Formats: sequence, structure tokens, C-alpha cells
Amino acid sequence: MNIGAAARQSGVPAKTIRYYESVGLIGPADRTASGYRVYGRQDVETLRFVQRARSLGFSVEEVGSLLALWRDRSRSSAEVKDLARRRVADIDRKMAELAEMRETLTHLMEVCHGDARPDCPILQGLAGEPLATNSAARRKAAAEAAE
Amino acid sequence: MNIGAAARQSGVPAKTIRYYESVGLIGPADRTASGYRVYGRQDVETLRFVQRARSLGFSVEEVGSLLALWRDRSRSSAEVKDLARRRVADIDRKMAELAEMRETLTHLMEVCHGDARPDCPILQGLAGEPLATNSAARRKAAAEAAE
DNA sequence: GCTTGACCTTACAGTGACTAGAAGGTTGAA
DNA sequence: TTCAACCTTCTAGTCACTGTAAGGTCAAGC
Repeated sequence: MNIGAAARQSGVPAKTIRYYESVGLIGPADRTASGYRVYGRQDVETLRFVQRARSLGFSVEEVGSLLALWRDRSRSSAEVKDLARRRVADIDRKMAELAEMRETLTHLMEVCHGDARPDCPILQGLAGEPLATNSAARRKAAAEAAE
Repeated sequence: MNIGAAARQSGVPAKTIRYYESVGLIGPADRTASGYRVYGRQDVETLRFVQRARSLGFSVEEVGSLLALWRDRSRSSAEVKDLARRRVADIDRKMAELAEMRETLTHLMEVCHGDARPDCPILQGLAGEPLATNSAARRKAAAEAAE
């Protein structure tokens, strides 16, 4: 099976398979006499594993660890669970960030009539006081405001 | 005021200010005789606007549009609201994606005992059937599975 | 006048995870 | 033989910075 078929079977684009090989996530594929990469059932399994782990948001580096853990019959499940826990914590942080953005935006949108008139509370909000700031930086800034 | 002070007052790092200038998000700053960039109150305002819009997740290009709209006294608030609406839709898509990942991960974690034993449902889940797939690609893949 | 240190300048490389495109070689079927 | 559909490598682009190198400027203190 060459790269296109492996791509279709695994759901990982051919270009991405080459990329994964180039960064060492997967080992170099066997080659035909003319240089075409050759893949087998096991390679497709690996690619599918990678695809799934990536779709859960693990970084390529984390997928590398997961892959090593997957192949290591003596690993403890605690290690894997830890990786997953960190991933969930990361997701939670991102979701909280998005929720805050959403909150601010929808609030701004509610007060914007959104018609042909030019005054717009959204722009006013963006132009007003900082939405989030670092107080130490602001103190220093205040001292320089007179320049 | 030079770039460091403008950075502290606006919350945008000096390097990032230079970057914004280089990509044309903000106009080129005035310079002293020795080549130092000089900023005024209005520039800091602009930088702050940019900082806030970026923190709400607008891309640099979108911030450019927002900035143009901000400066255009004749713009309609509908345009701005549209940009905000699209941004909220984008946030919603991202949040849904994250929620799905979280769901899958926590489910996998629940069934993983996470101790020193080597069998791990998380890895099994990753190695099993695709978590999400494209049926057209899969049909084509099935035809090639025998290679 | 000189040194020191904090500031500033440019230019280039690197990040993550691909993705696009160019230029060319291989394969299998009509 | 010709053709499309594959495959190959290489380079560069994406996004929004961030890091680093190598050097110039400025103000204060000795």
C-alpha cells in the first residue's frame, strides 16, 4: 500500500504523513525500488492512533509519548491518565478563556443597535478602559503618562 | 515617549508594536533624529484598542478592519456588529469542539484505573475505532484494505 | 571624559502543525 | 505510446508573535 492508500485508510493526509515522518513522530517508511513509501496494516493502525490522539487535542509531542506508552507493554496506566488529566486541564483553561471572550462580546453586542447609525458601543468598549490588565504594569505606565 | 513606555502604557510588548507596524496594522511611528520610535497619547489609545480587540480573539486582520471602522465616523454600527457576530460564532464552534474533546477524554479517564497496572482503556480507546470519520473516505479506504 | 546599564535599532530564525506549490519521476491502463 | 493519477523532494507560506544577535543611544554617576 502506498502513501495515498494509507492516507485514506487512516484519515491522515499524505502530506501530513510525510510531515510526521520528517519530525520523527512515526518511523521512516519502507520504500519500493523506485522510492515510493510502502505501508502495512500496522502502520495504518499507528496512523489512526495518531489521528485520534491529535483530534483530542494532544500535541504532536504528546502523541509521541502516547505512542511510546502504547507500545510499551510494561507501562503503568497512571502515566497515561496523567497525560489525559493535563489535557483536560488545558481544555478547561481554553474553554474558560473563550467563555470570557464570548461574555464580553455578547454584552457589547446587546447594547449595539446594529443599524445604519454610526455610534457603536462595541467600538466604544474596545476604545475604553482595558478589558483585562496587569496592575504592576499599569502603575509603571501611570508614571510615564506625562511624556 | 519611546517604544518601551508606549508598551507599558498600552499593554502591548515593544516587540509586538514593531511587529504590528511591520505588518501594517498600525502606521509607521515618528522617529527621533537617532531613529528611536516616538509615540503620543493617541498612539497609545490605538495600541490599547488593538490589545483589547486581540484579547477578544479577533485576528490581526480583523483588528485592522475594526480600527478602520473606529476611525471612520460615517461607518454603520451594523458592520461592526457583524464582525462581532462572526467572532461569537467562531467562539461557539471552538467551544463545541473543546467540549467534545473533553467529553471523550473524561469518559476514557473514568474507565482507566490509573495505577501501576499496564492495561489502560485510554490507549485502547485511542487504538480502537475512529472517534470521528468521513464516511466517503472510509468507503474508499475499505476497497484498499486488502493491499 | 568615561563607563555602566538600560534602553533602542535592525535582521534573521524559530515556534506548531501543517499546507501549497513547483518541478519532476513512476505506474498502470487504454 | 500516451495519459492521468499517482509518487518524490524541496521551498516557502500560514498566524502572531518571540528569541537572539549584533550593534547604536542616552542619562547618570564617578
